[in-house]
Amino acid sequence: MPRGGAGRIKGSQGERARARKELRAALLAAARELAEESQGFEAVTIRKVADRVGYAAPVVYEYFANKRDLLHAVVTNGFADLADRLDAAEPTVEAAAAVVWDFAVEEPYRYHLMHSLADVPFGTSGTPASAVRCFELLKAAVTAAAPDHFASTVDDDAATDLFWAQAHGLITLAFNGRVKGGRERARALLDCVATALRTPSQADSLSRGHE
Amino acid sequence: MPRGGAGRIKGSQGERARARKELRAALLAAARELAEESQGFEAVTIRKVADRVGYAAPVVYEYFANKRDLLHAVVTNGFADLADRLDAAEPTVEAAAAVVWDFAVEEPYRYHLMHSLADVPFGTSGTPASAVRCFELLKAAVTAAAPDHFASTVDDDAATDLFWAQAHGLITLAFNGRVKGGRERARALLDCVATALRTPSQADSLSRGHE
DNA sequence: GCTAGTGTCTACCACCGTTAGAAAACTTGG
DNA sequence: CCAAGTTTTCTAACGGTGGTAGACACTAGC
Repeated sequence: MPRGGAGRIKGSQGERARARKELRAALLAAARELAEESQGFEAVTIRKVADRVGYAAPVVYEYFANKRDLLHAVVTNGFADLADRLDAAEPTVEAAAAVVWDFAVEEPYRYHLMHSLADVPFGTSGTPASAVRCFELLKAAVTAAAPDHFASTVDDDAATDLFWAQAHGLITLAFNGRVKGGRERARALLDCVATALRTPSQADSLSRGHE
Repeated sequence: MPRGGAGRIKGSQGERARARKELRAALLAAARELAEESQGFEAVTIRKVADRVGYAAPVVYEYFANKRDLLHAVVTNGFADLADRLDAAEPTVEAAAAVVWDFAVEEPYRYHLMHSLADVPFGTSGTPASAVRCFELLKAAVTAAAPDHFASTVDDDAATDLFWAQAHGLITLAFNGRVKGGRERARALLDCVATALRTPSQADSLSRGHE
């Protein structure tokens, strides 16, 4: 008997489809929670995930092809959540930076997985739509920060990449205890970078190198 | 009989100590090679590592407490190699950026492990000496790029953190196919960031936020 | 040659991802 | 309301994993 969810799957076709969706989501959530509790996805086990929602291990394979597929789903799910948050925030670099930072603080292991799981490319057609949404929302914020400078140099994409890279690098280093002043300092540095994007000189130097 | 190394361990105490050191290094190298060949450290197995140097699995535990310890050693080893390369290069940001980039290109999985393995902090006393050496060499390059601006604001450390974070973020994103123009573009952006560090306005904006 | 001690291996443990196949529960059509 | 057929779910198993125990072989030093 299931402990975590809405009971076994039964009912007419429509009900069953809904119940299946719910169970899938529950499995995803279980994997996520397990990772945060156990401080890492290495500890996330098919058996434990199934157990947490009150099922035996093989049920997982009714919803995901294999473990990699499950983790992949956790990642795209994470980008969807992040995109929702970016959407809800003001379209400014500072706000976007805050959203990304807070996300990493709240779910550090999911954040880490989102950026370390192989086979989740961005440029290709296999890119999750949620990830593309994240990039576009971030781009809107970056472009809004210095519209005059980037508009002419055609390089909103590069500026967004750079800003994302700076934020992600700072988060990675800070969360691994590699920034000298600790997390607070890293957070301050990120804010500093964000506001610096607004100054013309910075934007100039960014766009100078590649036209 | 060992395939990969210098024969079984025997001889007088001095010889034995040397042979043990060699075997330890061989195990480390085997783990590294296996990861690059198999495209990831998930595929690195105690048995495979031992096999590659011609031994049975339990030998590994004569040199490392457990798998985590082995990977930890791979990481500190990686920082030592990176530090050596930084030391050999010119003390400029451009050269430092090139060194880090090339390292990531040549051994992407070791590079990734160096930044993703938990329990390898920087600030604390448990920080590997090789990692500290990397940071100091990088700091020297960054400081040399804009000596007047950073000297007065006491923030060489922060500037180094930011540059390292930018480089690392760019590498991570680029190698996961997440930078719009591909790796070449990411490489160009990194160079652009490096040279931008030289312009006073950039240095100003960096140091402005935190005094 | 013998003794200590080191190096190394085989055999095993619990657990992992994953699959096969049977059993149970249910919907559906009459 | 019952039989047929579908779907859900489980137990059992396979090979491989990290890790340990204990036996065996060999070597150094006397």
